Amino acid sequence: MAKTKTDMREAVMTAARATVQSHGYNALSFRELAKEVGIKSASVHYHFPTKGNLGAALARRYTEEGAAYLAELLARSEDASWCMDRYTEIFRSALANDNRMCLCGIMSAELDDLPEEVRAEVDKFAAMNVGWLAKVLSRAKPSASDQDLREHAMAIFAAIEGAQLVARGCQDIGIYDRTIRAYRTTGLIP
Amino acid sequence: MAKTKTDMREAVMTAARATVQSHGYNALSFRELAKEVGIKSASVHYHFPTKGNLGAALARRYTEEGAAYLAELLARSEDASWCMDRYTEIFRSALANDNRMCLCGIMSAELDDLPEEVRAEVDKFAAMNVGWLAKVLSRAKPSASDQDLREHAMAIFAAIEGAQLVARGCQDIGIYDRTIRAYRTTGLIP
DNA sequence: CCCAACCTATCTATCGATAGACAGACAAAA
DNA sequence: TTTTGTCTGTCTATCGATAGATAGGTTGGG
Repeated sequence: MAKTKTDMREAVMTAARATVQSHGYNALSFRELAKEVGIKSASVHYHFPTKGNLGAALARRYTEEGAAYLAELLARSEDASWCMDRYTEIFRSALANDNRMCLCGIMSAELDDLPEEVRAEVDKFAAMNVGWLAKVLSRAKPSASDQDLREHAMAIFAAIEGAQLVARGCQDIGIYDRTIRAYRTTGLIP
Repeated sequence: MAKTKTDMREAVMTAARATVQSHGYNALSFRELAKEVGIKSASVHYHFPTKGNLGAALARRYTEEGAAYLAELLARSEDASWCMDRYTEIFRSALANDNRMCLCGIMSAELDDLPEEVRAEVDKFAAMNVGWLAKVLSRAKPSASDQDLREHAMAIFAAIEGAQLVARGCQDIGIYDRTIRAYRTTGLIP
């Protein structure tokens, strides 16, 4: 069973995603990527004409997969607290997995080096997360205005990204755990 | 009035700091840096033998200056809320100034590409901030344990770094403002 | 036979780093 | 005072590595 074009695209994207989450968009190299999946760099260009194209595809896929998983959570339980536990666990597992970061979080830090097409996808990821969080929050406080819900949701998203960033910087996942706990204690996270 | 060795070191560090806060450590180039301060890249190596040496010097200086400013705040007012206002304003002004980030925040995202000497300085910056925040918090809740204070302090630090990261990613300083406001509403920030 | 998928080979640009030269400052020796 | 020697800061030139990207050739399954 030979590799189809789609298979190869998938393999490249998987390897690329791991690299970006560990080392950032700038560290993404066509040569290294090619070596990892067993082809040559020119062939990677065959699948993804430019680096910006690859980066945008990565971010888009990342957002899509995240959205699918989150939708599943939302369908499975009415409990806001349970949903938030699963949510914080997503970011935790990235750290636990070789000190990786949220793909869009690490890309945000490299914003000025990103092609416009990648930047747009980073924005979409944030918007998707805020939208989901606002939905979860609306269950916990049904009386709040949409405006308030969105602001609260944005605050939670930013706080979690920050906890991940700082914990990663200190190479100490315990920092993430304690910080999330403090978020719950103060009531930022329901 | 000719430039002294110290003057040149200062000029290089100033330019380098601006570059890192805007584009990250990886984007720091001896050639670009040299061009900005009007010398050649070899001369930059005269002042800073290696890139790691320069990066570590930058982060150390950044922490020192920050610590000095924060100490001044602590001496000027007993009011925790006022101190926190000034604190969040520091990170806000970085964003307002050409969408820059906290030097150590952006370096945290590039952690795997940092020489060990730079990594150590990034850790120190976080520790310094948490220490100061814990001191401010101890004024607002004198009965809390040191352990609780430090965890709360870490949560605030991470949340603010995250707000900056996300606002930068969306290129919208309003996101930072609204997020900080939400932090206060929930009581995360006193 | 064709064309999708991959290849070889190469281009230009940039990176951090080093070697070695040179001009000016300055201090000690004559 | 003049000369001599050393130190400082910068320069030019270059190294090997690596980056993204491209042109054009090879190959194998439908």
